[in-house]
Amino acid sequence: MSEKNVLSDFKPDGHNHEACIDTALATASTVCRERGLRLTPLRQRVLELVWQQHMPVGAYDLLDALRSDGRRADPPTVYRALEFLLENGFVHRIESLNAYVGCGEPKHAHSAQFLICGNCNRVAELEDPAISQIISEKADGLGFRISQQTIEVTGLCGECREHAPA
Amino acid sequence: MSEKNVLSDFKPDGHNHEACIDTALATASTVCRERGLRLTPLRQRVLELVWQQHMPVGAYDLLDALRSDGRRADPPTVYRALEFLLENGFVHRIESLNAYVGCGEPKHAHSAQFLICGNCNRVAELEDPAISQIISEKADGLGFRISQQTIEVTGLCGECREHAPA
DNA sequence: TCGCTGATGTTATACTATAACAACAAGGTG
DNA sequence: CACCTTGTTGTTATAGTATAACATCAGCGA
Repeated sequence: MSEKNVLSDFKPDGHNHEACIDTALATASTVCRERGLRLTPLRQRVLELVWQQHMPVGAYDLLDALRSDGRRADPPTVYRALEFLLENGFVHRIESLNAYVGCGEPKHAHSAQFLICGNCNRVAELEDPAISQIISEKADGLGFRISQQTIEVTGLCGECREHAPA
Repeated sequence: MSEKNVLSDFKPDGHNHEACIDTALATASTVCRERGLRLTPLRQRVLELVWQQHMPVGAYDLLDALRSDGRRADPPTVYRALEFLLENGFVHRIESLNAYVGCGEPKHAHSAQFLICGNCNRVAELEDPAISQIISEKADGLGFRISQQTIEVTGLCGECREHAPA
């Protein structure tokens, strides 16, 4: 039961990361086709860059990467691509880091929770109804109508906890 | 029971806001005396400015306000004051807004949750153990050791929901 | 072909935050 | 009192994040 609500766990160093990227791009392609969205080469490339690691990446890092591609790029280029990817659920924004991370489950809208390791910077994405629901209940009790939940938890992932104890 | 975990509810327009400010400043003064912290005039003034409304305020708004006082001020002035106030629990930072809000209960460290009205911008601060605990449990289950929780919920407060329905 | 729409290019600027060093104030110690 | 230490504030400069505004271009349907 413990894994059921984990959309994306902390990935070990040795995992097949090419597969992660491929899956993310394939899913995005499928979803865009289904919804009539245009996954342009730029948007696809930015999504691929976001998925280069399982950790949040800053907009200006993406910008540098686009320039490394040889492409002329300025801030609006990457921010507009991110806007598209955010709106359609392909990436999430980590507010506490001003950074962006690939979404582990872009096929449906969801309220996610993030565990962010302060040591290795990797991120796990949860979609735990119990968390969302209790927050919704408390908000309801105060007459508050929720439109968005931002839940970001920082700390140490299991691996880093072992290597950097106490 | 519904009010028990609310450190600071949405304040109606007509409330005695002078009392809010006075209480916040008096509490800060007491806490600083107890802990051997120096609540300098600058820090006290920044805290007072943060408490001018029950909504998050940006660092540069505080900077402008300090300048309106006739004080010479530059960004580090306000950021250092905020750093002191944050470290010692007198204000909270709202990550999703890059803004700061007075803490409703600075006498003890706590993990707070914020409800942020997107219409009137007012903020309610909760300290709900049920929310903290369920997140802690889920994190524990993944081997994650929490150091900080950022929980910011945006939506419409009860009052705005009535006036701007649907 | 024309005109519409959405995407991208391009320039400029706004907003948020910190680094680094100087000056100063207060308290302790010789 | 002189001196030093520590913490706070002053000051200049710069880093980092994001958007406004307008130009251009590509694709598609009338």
